[in-house]
Amino acid sequence: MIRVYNTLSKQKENFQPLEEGKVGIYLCGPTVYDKSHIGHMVGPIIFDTIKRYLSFSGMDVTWVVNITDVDDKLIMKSRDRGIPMEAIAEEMTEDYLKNLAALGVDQIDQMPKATEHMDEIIQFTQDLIDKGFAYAVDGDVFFDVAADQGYGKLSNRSADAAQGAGGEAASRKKSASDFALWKAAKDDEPSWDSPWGKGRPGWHIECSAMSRGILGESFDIHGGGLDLVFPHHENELAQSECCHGKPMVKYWMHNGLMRAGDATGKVGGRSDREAEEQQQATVETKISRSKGAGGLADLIDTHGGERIRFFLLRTHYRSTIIFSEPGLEEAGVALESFYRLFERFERITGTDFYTIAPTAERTQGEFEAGDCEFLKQVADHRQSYLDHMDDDFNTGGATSDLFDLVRTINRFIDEHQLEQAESTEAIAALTQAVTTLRELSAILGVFKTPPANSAGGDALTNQLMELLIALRAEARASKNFEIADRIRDGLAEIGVTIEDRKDGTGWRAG
RNA sequence: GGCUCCGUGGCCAAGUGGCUAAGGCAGCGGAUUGCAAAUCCGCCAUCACCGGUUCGAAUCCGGUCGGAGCCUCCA
Repeated sequence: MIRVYNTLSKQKENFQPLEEGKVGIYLCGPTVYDKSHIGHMVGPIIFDTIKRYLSFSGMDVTWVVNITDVDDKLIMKSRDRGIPMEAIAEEMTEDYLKNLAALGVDQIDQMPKATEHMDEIIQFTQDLIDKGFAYAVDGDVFFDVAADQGYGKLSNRSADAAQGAGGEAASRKKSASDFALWKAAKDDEPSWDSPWGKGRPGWHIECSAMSRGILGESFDIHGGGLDLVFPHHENELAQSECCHGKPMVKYWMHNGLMRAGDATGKVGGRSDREAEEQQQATVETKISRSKGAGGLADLIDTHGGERIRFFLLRTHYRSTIIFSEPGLEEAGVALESFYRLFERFERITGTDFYTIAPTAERTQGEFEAGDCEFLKQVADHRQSYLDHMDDDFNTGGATSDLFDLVRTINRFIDEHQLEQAESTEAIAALTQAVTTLRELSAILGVFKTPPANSAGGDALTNQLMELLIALRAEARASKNFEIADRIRDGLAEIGVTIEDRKDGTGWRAG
């Protein structure tokens, strides 16, 4: 049974979709007024993984991520740069999609844009007015928080504690906590015709309208960053439930936010607190666009999407992730042991790991271990992995099972000396174990394709290396270790590592 | 001030009542190697602090200290 932490009930609940076997997920996506930063990728990566796991568990999942392409900040940006709002939205959406692709997020089914659903947004607003939950004033439309009995239940605050934005609209609101469903257009602002005059949607209404349009009045999972609980999701929930008179979402899921560590990555040390106090005060900062964080494209360039994805998935999605370059580097080192095993497997069996088809469903990947102690261990690791994932998508625990699996497989190869000896039976078991690793890692969305600079280079490099390795082998054969070591040390200086394995000599760059 | 959350080995990070507290990185010792690299084996924590509940707590309750988020745009 899959268990999910629900922000609404503040506890883990058994996951039971509204309709057996079908799951609807809505994740709040970006407002496309600027380039995305790494913090924006946490939600998409975890929900991409969640969808994979639910699909793997036999469910038919529809995952929606919205794009907010009309908003005050977008309008300001448009003025600053002197180009139309749509142009900015288009540019930033493209940037967002590119980043998602680089990080292996490819499970999204629909990405609706607010500007393409204006009719539904206006209709939704009208419905709320008709039902007495909203009122129009001078071209603005506000949600009447006082009319909603349940207001505040998601973020656990009373309506009057939830003081909304003051600003210039405050004078027209009945109550300070009322929020805008529709904003009257000023001057040359982008606008759409509505029953209340020209204007644009408020921040929350698009999600209520688009989720209803695609997933229905009630759906299973609504996700987003923890910072969206209030006011965004609280208001969405209020709009939808007042409009429909039934629960909007069964499980509200919120991912933790990311913070930036300092340059050394040493963050939050517990000893020598006094000595470090001074610098600690400035070490951790929230990552946000308004504070100028950025450079996601650079991060992807230098580290690669897989490393970033793996780094994020090693922490539970509800925890705060402290981002640091050294942390990413470490994730890269950890990934190496997987890549080496894949190469080792290919040398033994001739099968390219990346061509193995991942198992589509969890029951298909089960196997009979018989009296094979090795396969029993593999089955145990697989079960542990599934248990971790069942428990609120504990990807951090699940990755540790992957490492266990790698060690178990390497040990098996060593014990049976599979690199030298032929053993059909052992190789069959090995293949089964590696296929399991393929199955489980595919759920996390990693190891889909070989890493960028894996073994091998261009034709010329390969030929030169072959020659050098042959020369070194001759030197070693005649016990001329001075020459052999000069070759190896010289290569090390230019970043090439030589490995003398039992089955031959290999090399790798970097 | 109100509402949430967190504090596990040098660093990162699972575990939320009960076998010897996962896993990764770093380090140390060993096997292997001509020497290395890779791989394998072994070593390295009583869970911020204090008190309480319990046969039994890192895990529950209270307090103290420290840190974070939201309450204003934010994934």
